[in-house]
Amino acid sequence: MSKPPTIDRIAEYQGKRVVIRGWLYNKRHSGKIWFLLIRDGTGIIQGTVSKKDVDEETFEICSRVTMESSLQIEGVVRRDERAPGGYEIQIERIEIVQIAREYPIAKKEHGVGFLMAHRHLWLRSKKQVAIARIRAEVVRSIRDFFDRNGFLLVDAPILTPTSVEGTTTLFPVEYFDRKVYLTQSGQLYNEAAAAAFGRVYCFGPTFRAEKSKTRRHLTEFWMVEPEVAFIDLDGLIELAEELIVSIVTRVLEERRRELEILERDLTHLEKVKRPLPRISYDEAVKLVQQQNPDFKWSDDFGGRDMTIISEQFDLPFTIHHFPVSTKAFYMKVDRKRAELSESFDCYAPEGYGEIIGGGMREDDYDRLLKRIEEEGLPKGVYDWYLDLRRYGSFPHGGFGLGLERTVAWICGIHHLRETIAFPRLIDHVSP
RNA sequence: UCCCCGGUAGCUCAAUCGGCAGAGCGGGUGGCUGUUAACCACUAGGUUGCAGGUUCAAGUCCUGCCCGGGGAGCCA
Repeated sequence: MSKPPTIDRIAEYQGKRVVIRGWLYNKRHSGKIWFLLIRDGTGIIQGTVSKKDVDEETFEICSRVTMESSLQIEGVVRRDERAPGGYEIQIERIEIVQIAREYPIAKKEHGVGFLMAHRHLWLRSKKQVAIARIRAEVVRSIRDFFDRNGFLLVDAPILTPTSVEGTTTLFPVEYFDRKVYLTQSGQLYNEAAAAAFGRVYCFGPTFRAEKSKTRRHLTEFWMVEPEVAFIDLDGLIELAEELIVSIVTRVLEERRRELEILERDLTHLEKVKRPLPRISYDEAVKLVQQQNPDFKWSDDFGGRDMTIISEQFDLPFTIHHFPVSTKAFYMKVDRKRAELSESFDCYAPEGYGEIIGGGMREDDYDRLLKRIEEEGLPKGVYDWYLDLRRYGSFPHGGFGLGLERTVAWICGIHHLRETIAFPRLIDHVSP
């Protein structure tokens, strides 16, 4: 398929006549010369229209055309230091597709509420385009990483009969004459797939009906979840670290321009190489207790505690061996210290918080059954899950990486809502 | 679910002690042959979130409601 000229590759067309289809990003004029800034989704380029070079109608179109009008321009690409980006198009012909009505989003600052209400238009702005491209690059690098390392993509169902972890709130869905739920994790299914294929991963949307109202939460978000047979906790953490390094390296290689548009400080990202720091829950508790004496062993880290810990690191870091009481029923109990689980979380630096949660899965039938009973979970729905421990049980584990949190950290974006095209929040489902 | 902050022009905000509702941007008109969120001049634009109350007088004070933002818990 031959590609038409696009603005990101405009340098290849220097001295040549091109046709660009797109939208008017901005315009300026100075008497007898117009500067039209045109965007086509791949970039923005300045077009010049001189009164002496074009017919009267073309020149007149410039004064009529409004911001975000759709149009087609034809002209010759020239190198010019005065143009933003170093190239411009000397326009000879303009064809209007549609004159846009007064565009709601101005070139000045806007409040978040207003922008969220106009998310469908906000997506056109420079920063939002850059974030979307980085997100796509992160997705691509994740898929490449697993595909290269012998993992099979086995996607888990979206509609599930019950909770994976029993605790978190689920979105109910009418399913013919019964009720099912939107998935909150593909993990249990991944474990079945791991027994069939060895190394697997799923990558799709997940849903949490938690009434969280913070910049770190969406009700609908994307998660990649690998699950590996015959691995141990060390191997699992190593896999998580390699994944993080691989994502960051790829974005630095392929999306440097977008990171610059976002004014991301690259020194933080360029340091992301193995070995990455790891500390045990025991050690983390000691750190926290220095500044928060009320913190008890077996507590989960709150926002303030997490800040205390993360100030110690300027790289992504791992905390491992959490108390059994803080983790889900399926986490494997440490055979040497029964109060600990073989679990770990990875945190992004710079205050971005948890991006990965995972661990080894309980592979002993009796222990798992006991945990299900202890948690008061309905035993019937886990029959098939227990089967995995009846028929060739095997040491295995996995983790989930939150896509939006990872993208927010890499982009240096404050709020998760900008890392997905159409975010779903507790009080926001439109557009 | 709880705590905090806010709602004034299309947008972002100002309005002193309760005393004539304003600016910038955006829109419109005109000017300028190299602009960079261009600039300059003129111009139009208001149920001050809603309902009630206090007062000679309410954007401002009081009560209730609605909407938005930020944070906590929980988590990726």
